[in-house]
Amino acid sequence: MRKSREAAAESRRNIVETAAKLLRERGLGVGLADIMAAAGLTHGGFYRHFASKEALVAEVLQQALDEKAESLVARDGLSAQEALKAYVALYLSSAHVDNPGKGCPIAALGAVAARSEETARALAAGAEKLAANFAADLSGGSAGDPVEARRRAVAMLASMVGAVVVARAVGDSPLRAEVLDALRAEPAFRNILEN
Amino acid sequence: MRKSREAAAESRRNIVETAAKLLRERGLGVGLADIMAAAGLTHGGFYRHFASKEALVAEVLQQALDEKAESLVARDGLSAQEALKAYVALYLSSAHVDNPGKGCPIAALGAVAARSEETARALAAGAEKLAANFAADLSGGSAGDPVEARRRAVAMLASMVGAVVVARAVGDSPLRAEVLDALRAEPAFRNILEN
DNA sequence: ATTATCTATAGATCTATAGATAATGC
DNA sequence: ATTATCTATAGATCTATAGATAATGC
Repeated sequence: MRKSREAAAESRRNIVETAAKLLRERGLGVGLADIMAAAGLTHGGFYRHFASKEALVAEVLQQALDEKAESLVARDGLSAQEALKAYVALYLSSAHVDNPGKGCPIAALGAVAARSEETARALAAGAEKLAANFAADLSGGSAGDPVEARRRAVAMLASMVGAVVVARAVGDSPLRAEVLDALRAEPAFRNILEN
Repeated sequence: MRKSREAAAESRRNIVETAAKLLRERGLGVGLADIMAAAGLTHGGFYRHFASKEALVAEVLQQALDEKAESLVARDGLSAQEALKAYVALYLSSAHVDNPGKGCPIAALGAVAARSEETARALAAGAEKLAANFAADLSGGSAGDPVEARRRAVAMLASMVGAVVVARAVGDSPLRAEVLDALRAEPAFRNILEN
């Protein structure tokens, strides 16, 4: 039943990817057996890849946040302003609220994952990358003062996380859509979304 | 070992109050045995008071959110503006971030409690009361248009929840304080905090 | 020889229930 | 007689480990 070194690395990536989806969808309560089964493995094999469940959660958070931060970087064919606009538009969308499995790890797991040390470190590092890239995009755009751009970036990130947390918290009540609309209509967000 | 009807009602209140603290501090993972022990009872007695753990969580959310909403109502000796200012100042404080047990139920449990129906209903009803009272306080103050006051109230509530979720998520990193400062410095919040 | 995975299980939870006990309330 | 609480436990988890198996890699 043993697989090649490459196949084992692929198994590991598969576990992380599967866990990234399930953890954001169902929270930290998801068992390792469920994660491994969804990845097409048995739970006994888990510990050859990770030291503990917490180590897996930390790796999931780090990787997912790095991906999000990366999408804020200007690349060929996409300016800083455009990357920022796309990020905010997707973040403050019903699609994001309805699909936590692919969404923001802080909104899905921030309130619970901070309760243990290893995962809190991953969250802090990831949040800092997001804030830095967000601020860089804002600076490149209109805002002159980089200190003020940083402050606005941090405030906007927090507001966005809150909008998604609240929208998800209220189930299918009218507030679910209202909270997204309310934030999109704020001047700071309209500036970004309507350029 | 049986207690009087009054004492039993007091036991029930005691369970709800204890659960309100422990659930916000440690999340839904807290066991009924821990809650009952902290309330000075054994876990076997739980089911004479509540139909299930979920029923307790729903009651905790409803009661805690009602309390928060109530504190936004103008009362004798406290204007709407003053009640709002006190609420926002406490919400965006380090004390709130450091003491989830007494803090906002949405920030502490919103992301996880919405995953089951009974608790999602309690969250939705509580969030709606908060939004309504917040909007009323804003209307009474400066803002003329009640529709715009409502929109701003919802946006501010979401932003505040996000600030506390993010601050807690990043452990003891510099972002913990920065995110509170960043939001307090936003014009909408400065308007409320500096009057 | 090494190791990725599997089966099986130990040990520690957790929710919920059953039945006993003892005090209240009629 | 009723009932609030207790002790005890059933049944279902969950994390982590032990040992077997079979394929890789030297």
